[in-house]
Amino acid sequence: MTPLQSIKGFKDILPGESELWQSIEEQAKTVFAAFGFREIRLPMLEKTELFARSIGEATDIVEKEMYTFQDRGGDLLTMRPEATAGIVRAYLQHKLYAQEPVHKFFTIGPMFRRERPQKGRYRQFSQINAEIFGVASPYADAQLILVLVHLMNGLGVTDAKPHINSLGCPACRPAFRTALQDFLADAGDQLCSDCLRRRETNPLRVLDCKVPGCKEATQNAPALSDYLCAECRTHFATVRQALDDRGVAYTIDDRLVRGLDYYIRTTFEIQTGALGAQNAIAGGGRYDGLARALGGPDIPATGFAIGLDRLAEIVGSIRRPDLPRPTLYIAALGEDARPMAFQCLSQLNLSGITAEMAYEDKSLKSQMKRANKLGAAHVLIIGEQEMQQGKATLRDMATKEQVTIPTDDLAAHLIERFHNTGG
RNA sequence: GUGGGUGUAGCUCAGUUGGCAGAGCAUCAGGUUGUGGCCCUGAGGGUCGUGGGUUCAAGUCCCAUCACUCACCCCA
Repeated sequence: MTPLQSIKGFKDILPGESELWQSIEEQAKTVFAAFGFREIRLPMLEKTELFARSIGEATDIVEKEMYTFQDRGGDLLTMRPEATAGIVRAYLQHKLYAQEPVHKFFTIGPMFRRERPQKGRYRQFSQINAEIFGVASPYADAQLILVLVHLMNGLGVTDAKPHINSLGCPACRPAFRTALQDFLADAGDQLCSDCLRRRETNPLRVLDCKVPGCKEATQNAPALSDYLCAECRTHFATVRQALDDRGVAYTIDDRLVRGLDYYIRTTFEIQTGALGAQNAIAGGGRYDGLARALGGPDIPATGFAIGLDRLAEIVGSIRRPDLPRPTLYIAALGEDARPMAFQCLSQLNLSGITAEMAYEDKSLKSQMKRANKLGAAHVLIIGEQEMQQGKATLRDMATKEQVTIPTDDLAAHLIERFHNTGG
């Protein structure tokens, strides 16, 4: 009996909020255009194998969060849990590397993970992704961070600082991992149950644990920065220098560990205190090995993802976009006036002027109230008596001034009037 | 997957030791002939999440269940 509800963790974005999303997306597109990123649009469904191979078999995402099913032909498919894998797949499939050495993409769209929903975390959530392919230079990493900072500033999000780290590379990370595991083996009984598990599966994550006991136990843990190889060290130094030169403020967080297996060297996050437990509104890093791991050539790449739902929540709390207001509301009195009202309305709409009318027979007072509620700048009153004399009344809602205008070429007259006054 | 909180009008929420279902906002209609915002009056709108139980009597107490929500986990 109760009406059907949406799926848990899937939410509707209603008018009023959709305008906010539009304005954020427009702002992002403007920034991307300036920095030379071009849009790529991808399927939301991919073969399961793609995510298993890119994100990592042992990650939570792949192990228990993906929406995976067999289609009617028996293919194992997955609703994308993140965008990077699909972008790399498309990049390799169309051999874009053979056409141009450098590609910069952005994409905006929904991702799917079956987690328990909470503030800032949904089962369908949207991301804004940006990726740079074919550039091994640390300047690509720095540019991505700059794009993020610039976009946040443009949106008025001031409580958002980049945290950066270097995770090392296949040459130096294994040594650190071993050293860390040795250290954690000694600190055994002080760790929480989750960390005891992480110690085996993903020891770097222990450094990121919020449990006070674990923080204490890992206080003197080996630092990743001490284990970086010369190349990684230089790379990270250049990223920092580039940001310093640009005056971009950041925090070095050598415990910033990211969950996806493919990250190497530079990783970063934009963090905020405005979202409860979900403090990251954007995250990213370098993933040079991924193209090769997916069967392509050895192409360096780096990118980020912004949590659009989270960003919209923050931006919405600091400013609301103006809602659309009609330039004109047409009040028609009597059945005879309505055809003329609709005729006029249609011509205004077709010429691009936002206008509304009273479709039903209502009192003038009621129609005026509605015009006021909609925020109409003007009301055209088409009354029975005046109409017979070839006249109508145009009221300016702000000044209350009214003028009589002829009904001959009514729409043309109004179109000219509103186009001249800027609508 | 684990734990806490909350479910009463479209929205935000009151509802006393169990005793007739409420307010504000919103919607609609009026407040002398065809003119908005403020103000005033009125109207509509509820199986009190759902199902059991206790009781003369349950929105209120008990049990179950569902939904939402926050947190853990994980991540954007």
